Amino acid sequence: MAEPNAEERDPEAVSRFVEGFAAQLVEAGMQRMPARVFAALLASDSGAMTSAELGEQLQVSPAAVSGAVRYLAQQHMVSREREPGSRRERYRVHSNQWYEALTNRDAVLKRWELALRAGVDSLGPATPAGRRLSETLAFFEFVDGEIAAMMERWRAHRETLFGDGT
Amino acid sequence: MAEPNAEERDPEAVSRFVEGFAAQLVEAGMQRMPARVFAALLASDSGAMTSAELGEQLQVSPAAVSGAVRYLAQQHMVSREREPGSRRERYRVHSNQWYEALTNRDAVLKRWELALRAGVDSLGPATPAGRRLSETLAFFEFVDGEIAAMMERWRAHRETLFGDGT
DNA sequence: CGCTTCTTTCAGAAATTTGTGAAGTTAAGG
DNA sequence: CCTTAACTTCACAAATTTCTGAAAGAAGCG
Repeated sequence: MAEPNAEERDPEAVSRFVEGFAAQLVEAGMQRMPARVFAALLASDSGAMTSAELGEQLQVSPAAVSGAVRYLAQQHMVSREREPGSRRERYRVHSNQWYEALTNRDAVLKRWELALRAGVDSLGPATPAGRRLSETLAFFEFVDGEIAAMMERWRAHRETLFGDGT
Repeated sequence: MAEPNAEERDPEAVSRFVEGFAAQLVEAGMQRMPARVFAALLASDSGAMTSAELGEQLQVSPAAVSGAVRYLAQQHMVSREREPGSRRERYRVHSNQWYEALTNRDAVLKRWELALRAGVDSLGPATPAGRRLSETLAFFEFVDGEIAAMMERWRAHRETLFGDGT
């Protein structure tokens, strides 16, 4: 490991992390470009980058950045800021926001639950298959409830780790 | 909704559920064919199907089934059984096993943590980016711990819902 | 042992996804 | 208003992924 220095960022080290972490996100099902953009933002010091900066860091066209950012914003994983002076836009990860968003896979769970309910209904609650689906559904409903509580505990735990992070 | 009857399964209703649920899984990042196979197994009465049955239900070649099943087995989402008599193989979802497996996205978390640690290390723990990555890392470590506890609570909760399901 | 039945592997065709360049749109600043 | 700097959209080319058919590989059964 190189000696990390707060003064100078080694672009290569940054890039290694960005591409490596993005690759993991991709393997978990995220699209490549959003993953790379997100990783780049995570690895930036300010937590925010312009479209141009992202394009240069990742060696991609403005169009690609635009598409990726649109996706990330929809998922609430980044927010857009207009800097007052210019029509230049900055994309930002809020330290917390982002894993809150990751938890917003709630939405995914909700859709799964919907599909399962339809299945139970049409296959019949009393059939073996219906019972299996019911149990699966019950599991997701349970998880839904637990996640909220877990995030609450995380916030508390976070305090003890990092002090009051506004 | 048709009147579900324990005696006769409506193939169309089954198919509707299978394709619908699979679509949701796909949208969440799962590959199409594994998702369809998995959904088909979930919707089967016995919880197990042969390659031929899966092929017919899903209208795909044996090769496609083979590939999907290999993937699902690696993810511990199905298990393979050889029925003693024949060289025919059956693929099964254990009612519990499957969401336990879904929780095995632990493995995913672990890899994320690894990548994040590398990032903290090479960018420097004292840099702003390093601190952001550290916090993210701490979050995942926290979640890791919570998940085990949550599954414990689920098992207990499950008892209260379904009684003792061996 | 060889036949038969099932599964797996593999090369390639088809479909889908992904990223680009170029034109289009919006809004700041003169 | 007009110019200009940015972002976005769109059609298309390239790369990747996905599924198939065919051939090869196991394993029961006669």
